[in-house]
Amino acid sequence: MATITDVARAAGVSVSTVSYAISGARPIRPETRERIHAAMHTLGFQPNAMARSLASRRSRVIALIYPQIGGIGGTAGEFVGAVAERARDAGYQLVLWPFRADQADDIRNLARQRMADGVLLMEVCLDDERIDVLEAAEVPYTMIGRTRDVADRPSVDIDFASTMATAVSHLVGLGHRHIAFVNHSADQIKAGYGPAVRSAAAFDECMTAHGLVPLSRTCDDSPVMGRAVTADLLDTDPGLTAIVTMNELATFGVYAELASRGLSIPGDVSVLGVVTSPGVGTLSYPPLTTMHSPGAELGRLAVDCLLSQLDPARTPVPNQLIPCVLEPGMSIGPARTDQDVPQRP
Amino acid sequence: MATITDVARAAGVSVSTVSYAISGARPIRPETRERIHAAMHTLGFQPNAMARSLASRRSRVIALIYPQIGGIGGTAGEFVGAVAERARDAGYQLVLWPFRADQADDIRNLARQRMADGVLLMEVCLDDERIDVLEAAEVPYTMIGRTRDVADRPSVDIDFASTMATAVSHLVGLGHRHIAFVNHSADQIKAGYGPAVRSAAAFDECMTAHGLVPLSRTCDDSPVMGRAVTADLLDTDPGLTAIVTMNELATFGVYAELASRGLSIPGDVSVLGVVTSPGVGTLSYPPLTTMHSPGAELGRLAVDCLLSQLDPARTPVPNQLIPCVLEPGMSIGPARTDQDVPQRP
DNA sequence: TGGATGCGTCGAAGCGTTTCGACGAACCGT
DNA sequence: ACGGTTCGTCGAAACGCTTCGACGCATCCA
Repeated sequence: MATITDVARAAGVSVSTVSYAISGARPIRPETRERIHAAMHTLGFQPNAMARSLASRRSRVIALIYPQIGGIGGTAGEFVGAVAERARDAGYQLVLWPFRADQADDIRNLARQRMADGVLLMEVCLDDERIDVLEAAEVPYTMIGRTRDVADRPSVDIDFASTMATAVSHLVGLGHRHIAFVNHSADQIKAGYGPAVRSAAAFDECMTAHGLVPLSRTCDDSPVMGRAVTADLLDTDPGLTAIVTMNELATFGVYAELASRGLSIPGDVSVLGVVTSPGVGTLSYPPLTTMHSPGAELGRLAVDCLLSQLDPARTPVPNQLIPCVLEPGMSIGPARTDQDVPQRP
Repeated sequence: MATITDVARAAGVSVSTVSYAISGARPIRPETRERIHAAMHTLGFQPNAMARSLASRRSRVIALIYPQIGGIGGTAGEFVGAVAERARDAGYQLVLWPFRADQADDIRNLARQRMADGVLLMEVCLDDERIDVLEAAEVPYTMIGRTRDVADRPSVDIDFASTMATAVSHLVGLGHRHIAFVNHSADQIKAGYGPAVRSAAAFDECMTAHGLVPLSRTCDDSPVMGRAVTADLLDTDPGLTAIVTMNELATFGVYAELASRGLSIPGDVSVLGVVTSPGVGTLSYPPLTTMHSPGAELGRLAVDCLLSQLDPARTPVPNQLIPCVLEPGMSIGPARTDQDVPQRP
């Protein structure tokens, strides 16, 4: 494997000249530069990443701390993919640090090894000790999500308030007055899972602002529980005409329960999936109308935000909140009128 | 940030002694080792990853070349997650290289930078130029999937033949004689996508071995196409009683078409999803019986296989084929008897 | 009792870059 | 004609580790 010394020898210049030719940090005579490039090409030279990092004190690596990829939906996958590509295009590599939120010690140790110039933190909770660890280690970071008090910590997140406002307004505009919200589980809310907490608050607020009574349920992430919760909702408010769900797995249960009661979508009940993706929506029949989680955009933004901290030359990227976008499906229609209230057999 | 020199000074020993105390490569007096550990602890020392890599000529990083995470299923996500964790537990970091199969040049350049000690290659095609690039760069690798001619190239893969044998036998045992197979798209087969090619061959073979006539269709990865293909299958063979599908997205279309024809699952038609996961299966109603893709196990095996090449001390991991495991759902039952053949209205 | 062996430690030479300071040459303004 | 810049290049010192050879001292076996 060719080193920079080999290139220098082949081009008849010193090692530092080659380095400057590569980095452009100092001017090089065009003719010399040509010779150097030719030598690099014939030798197939690529600078050794480790040596470069050691000398320059920058690894050109960013780390992504994630709890788990996967799950259904690929929203997380979409995000990770976008992050990796953006990083690559910026000349960075992405390393995966699979740590749960409670493994702050491991995170600290890795951070101290200085393998990563910066860290992306997925699934940030309202109170997140990992933030403290990273700040103590003086490693630049960007949160995906937000702590309770964002202050001026760098972050990107979904704009749950605006997303929910759009969702509720849309349904209200179609005449819906009895709207329910299916959230993530109570455990996740207790753990301070931002999306669940913020969406719940936003839903209540939006409904109240429209002069309506919010009906909201937590729900474990599973079709079975989604079904049970839907049954409960329908029993609680037989006048229910719309369900907003941010729980992808539970949504399948929502469909199942409605079907089993002979309630049609959207004839009897409209269903709107928020913070999900149209791809997941098409798995249901009729295709779920969704508010598409901006996973890829968040990924790119997060990388930009982080890199802008690493490289002072970049223009700083302010914290941003991105709303989900409404993607039409077939699961939303006008509210049925009162005399249509279905009778249970 | 403390360096090994700081630790050495604090412990009153030389730098090399600290190094040996960490690596265990040479014996150190217990008392000395204690002092060193104490110093490391109070200084919060973690060895600098770049310096270590440069000096030892091993980065302790492995790269995963993946086409794209995301899509549904989380089968890929499951795999990536397992890889990252296994790598972490073995003291390695995982970097993501998002490159398509035709970006072999970029892969070569990255490989030459020696950032990664080894490479994991997802979605290997029957003829894959990336293999040649990696071999030329002398970077150890392990394929997830197999080229046409595996020879003794390191790889791990799903055992499609055995998986399909189990699937077909299971259905035949329940009296099914008219069994159809819904594959991935014709484009993917043309591109030499291993799972599609191997499964198709295995299905034909299994059916023939049972004295049955294979009925097989390619299908784009979407519910819509799944539905159309199912319609075609039912029209082609009205006596059809079972469908095997390895196309997760299309499976939703299979369900939709059967429902729209008033055919019950599994009363009229049994459905078996192969190379998928029970999690995806539960999204459908009735829950899809699946043959669970061993994503996590493949991930761990792939890492072990790669690391065994990097570290001669490890016991070598031979190429392995892992079959999918049957996970009961509610979508399979005995074949209906002939007089039950449903009439189209 | 003496040569071989093993233990515990040290010093120093790398690993392959980047980057700082220096230096000659050419060019500038005055 | 002379300081002052700028250009283009070089040499050498880091960067923070690993690892090789060497060395003093015990221990061991004959």
